[in-house]
Amino acid sequence: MRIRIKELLKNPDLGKEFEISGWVRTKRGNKNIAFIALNDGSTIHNIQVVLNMADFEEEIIRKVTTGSCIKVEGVLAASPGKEQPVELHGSRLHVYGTADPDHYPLQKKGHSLEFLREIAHLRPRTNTFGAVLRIRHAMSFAIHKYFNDRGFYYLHTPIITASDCEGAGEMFRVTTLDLKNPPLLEDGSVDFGEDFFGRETSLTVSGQLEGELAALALSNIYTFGPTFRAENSNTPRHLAEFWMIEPEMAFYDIHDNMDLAEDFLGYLIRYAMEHCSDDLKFLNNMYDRDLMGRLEFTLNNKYERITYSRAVEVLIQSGEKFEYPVSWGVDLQTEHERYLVERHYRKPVMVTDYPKDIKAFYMKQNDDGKTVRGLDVLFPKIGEIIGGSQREEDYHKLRRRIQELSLPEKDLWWYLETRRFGTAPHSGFGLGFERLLLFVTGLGNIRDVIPFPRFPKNANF
RNA sequence: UCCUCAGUAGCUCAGUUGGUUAGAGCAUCUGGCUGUUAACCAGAGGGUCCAAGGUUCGAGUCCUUGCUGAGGAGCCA
Repeated sequence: MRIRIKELLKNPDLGKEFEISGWVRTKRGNKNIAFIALNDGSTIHNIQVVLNMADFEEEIIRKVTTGSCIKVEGVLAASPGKEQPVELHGSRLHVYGTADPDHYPLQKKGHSLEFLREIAHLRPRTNTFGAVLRIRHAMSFAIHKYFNDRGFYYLHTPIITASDCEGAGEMFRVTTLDLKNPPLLEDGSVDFGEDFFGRETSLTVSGQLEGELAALALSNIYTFGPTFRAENSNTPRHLAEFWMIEPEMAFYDIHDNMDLAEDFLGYLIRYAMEHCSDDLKFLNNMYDRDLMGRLEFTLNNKYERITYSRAVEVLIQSGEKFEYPVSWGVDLQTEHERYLVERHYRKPVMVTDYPKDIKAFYMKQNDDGKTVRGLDVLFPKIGEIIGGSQREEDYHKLRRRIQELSLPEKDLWWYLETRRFGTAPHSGFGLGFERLLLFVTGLGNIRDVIPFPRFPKNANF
């Protein structure tokens, strides 16, 4: 009966027989003895397997190379070496799969993250990606636990959508039409009436609008699913396919929304520190010496809450020379956000009440007629981690805004009907899952916190 | 998409004002070593210098274009 290495390393039963399986990280030794560092992904730690060469055929020992997969049965013993408390003295060895050392690309020494991206099929076998994938799992689980414990319902919003009005970015088209020979209308344009759904469809850029429908029935819901943006974004913070968490709450105003966002992020970071400490320590030592300090710092400081107008004042009064000059009405640039978070306040900042012209149509309009109740949460190092708002619940104000912006009102009839029938104040936000992971892991490129990244010119693996 | 930088051995990188047979560390292979710790010691093999064109007596090195990657910006989560 196989035991996972994570459990074996904690097991106090020295002298007992155990069976383990895993992938070889290194083998070293001489003609009398061999040491194998074995890892099965259950923990970042390897177990040292010790083989007395006299007990085995030379042929089978030769097959054990970096990257090969083996099963070992043996006795757990205290290790005389300094680097590990226990080790397994192997008495039986089975090789599941060899890994030709001339061709196996992973070495026991360091690889660049850029190189590992080119071998994404093998990078889960590295310490770094083992750590990232375990943290990714823990964060997914913690998200569901957080909401479940608080009475939120997990809502599955559609991935294929016909609504082109979310306004969050370029969309990927979904079609079964023959691209070489599509059916045409009389004016020469493509006849999407002939397409699978009988209309133009795309991959979703947000589940928010559907999320609102459910919140105005179940009170508190959240979505957690894949999201697609066809923007030609080439940055360490953008993916074409990423995962987003979107809670939506009836009877929440913008302040309730902020309270939730801050509590939620704090919960997740605390969860990672409690449940992933080995992996975080590794990442801290290998990639980001400030990681643990920064995580603790965000837990120990209340987020600064300011309005957009106040942010503009601070930036103007700073005397800083920005590449993009600041004035009321223009959107905050990355350099402005970084100044606020990293230099002025030195902690996470929540900015609200943006000019209505730079924000989406569905945000609740303030009485001043100029601003809307949008919310951005800005984090050190990664910038915008959350974007959200209190939603406009007034049917007439919402409809007028749709008309002002020349949005296709007829496609939004279902969204507007929630404001005609039993409307309610409500709020929500979107958290980019991989942005969260960037912050929690301390890694610098979003392509390294998702197993198989999709970005312009790349859909490999 | 724009700006900047880069592409040389399996990996990480050096390569001088353009000059003769392109180097190092690690990895791999061979040998050695009675418990190692990214083991160590000795030796060996390993190159379409990203691609195509150009300048030149001569190009890894200079020029043009393209491809790929990284960082920054825009868009945003």
